[in-house]
Amino acid sequence: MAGRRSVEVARSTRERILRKAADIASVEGLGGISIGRLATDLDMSKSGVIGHFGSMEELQLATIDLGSEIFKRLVWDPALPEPSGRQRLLAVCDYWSAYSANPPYPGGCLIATASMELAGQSGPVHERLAGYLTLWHRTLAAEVRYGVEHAQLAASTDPDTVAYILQALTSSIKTATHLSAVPEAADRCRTAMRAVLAGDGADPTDGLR
Amino acid sequence: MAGRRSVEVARSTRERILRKAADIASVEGLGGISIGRLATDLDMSKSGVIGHFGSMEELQLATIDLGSEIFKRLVWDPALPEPSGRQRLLAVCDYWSAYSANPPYPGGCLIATASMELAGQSGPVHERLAGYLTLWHRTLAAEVRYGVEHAQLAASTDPDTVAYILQALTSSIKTATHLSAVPEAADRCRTAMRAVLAGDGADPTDGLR
DNA sequence: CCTACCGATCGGTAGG
DNA sequence: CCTACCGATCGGTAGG
Repeated sequence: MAGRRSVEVARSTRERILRKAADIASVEGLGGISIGRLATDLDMSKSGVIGHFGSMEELQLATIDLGSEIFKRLVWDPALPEPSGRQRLLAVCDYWSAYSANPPYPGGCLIATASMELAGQSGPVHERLAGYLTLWHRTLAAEVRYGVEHAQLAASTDPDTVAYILQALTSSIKTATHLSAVPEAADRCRTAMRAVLAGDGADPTDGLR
Repeated sequence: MAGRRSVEVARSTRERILRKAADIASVEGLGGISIGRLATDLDMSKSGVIGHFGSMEELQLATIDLGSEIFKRLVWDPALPEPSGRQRLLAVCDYWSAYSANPPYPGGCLIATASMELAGQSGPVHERLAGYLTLWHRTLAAEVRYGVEHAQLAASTDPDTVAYILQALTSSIKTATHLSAVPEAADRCRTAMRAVLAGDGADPTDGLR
């Protein structure tokens, strides 16, 4: 009825606000989000915007949550049908580099931008992001470990190092493409990722050359 | 005399302002710099701060210049005595990873932070940073090319890909250390870098595994 | 969800 | 280099 409908409307307004906040943050960082600007862009009042969250900090936390959900949906979920280990990792790399090269935000991956911005700061927003990134690193490392244990990757492979390398290669696509005049960054990333996961019995830290 | 002395004083004040601006930007990005905050931190008036630069944009440009100078002094200059090619690249990687793991700023490498922040934006500050990064990428790639031409690195090596990989590995030290609970990031970066430049005749994109 | 408002801070300038 | 000031915008609240 009326109550149900208004709850639904409120939820969709909240989502509209968060999508806009994520778009802004992808370009200028979470610090670029402002209540007044969101209100102007969305044709709302400032109190209408912040009323959904209570404070700027809560809005930033919700933006991080949305960014994490979108990342999971576009990079991890579609790779899940693949068998565990090397094959799943190869699929993750494909979806991940495609996501980074053609991001669902105007300014590139929101998580990558926020990571560099929040790395040196402290507080709840830092902690929230750190939780997601630590989880992702462990997910990747666990997948590598599975590959090693099932002889899909060389026994000398260090799961944490490979997870680190994959993360580094993807998060540099944004800066390389837009700042270092390296438009082919996404291709180079994919080449390097597949070399790391070549699985021809060589040690993964051979694959980078 | 008095004139000379005042010029010198002004220059040293300008440098104090820029050092502080660089420290702030390394933590919060160039957007975190504010004239009022610099004035408070340095016990000056706001007009005393901005008078040295004319505008916020000029202050940010000067901060980028300082960051580039510091990077060159700590990473490139000390590697120059090494012979061109693979040996010089190995030295660059040592200085670079040490600089990234133990940066001369409270918030990590200023250039890395500003790169992610400015990648999606446009304007003079973006252009200034892009110039430095493009130059650095070309410097690295040229050094790799020299190594290939002198049989220090495998003939199949792609200089641009190797330059991309080295840049990616170092710029992720900051986020991995502070957000992904990977305190050994600097070691992993160095391991991967040396693998890329192993020079044992294998293709560099073998080195990553 | 709105209007109307709060104190604080923003970049920048005038005048000295 | 300073004080004093400008209009604009910040996050947030009161009251409806």
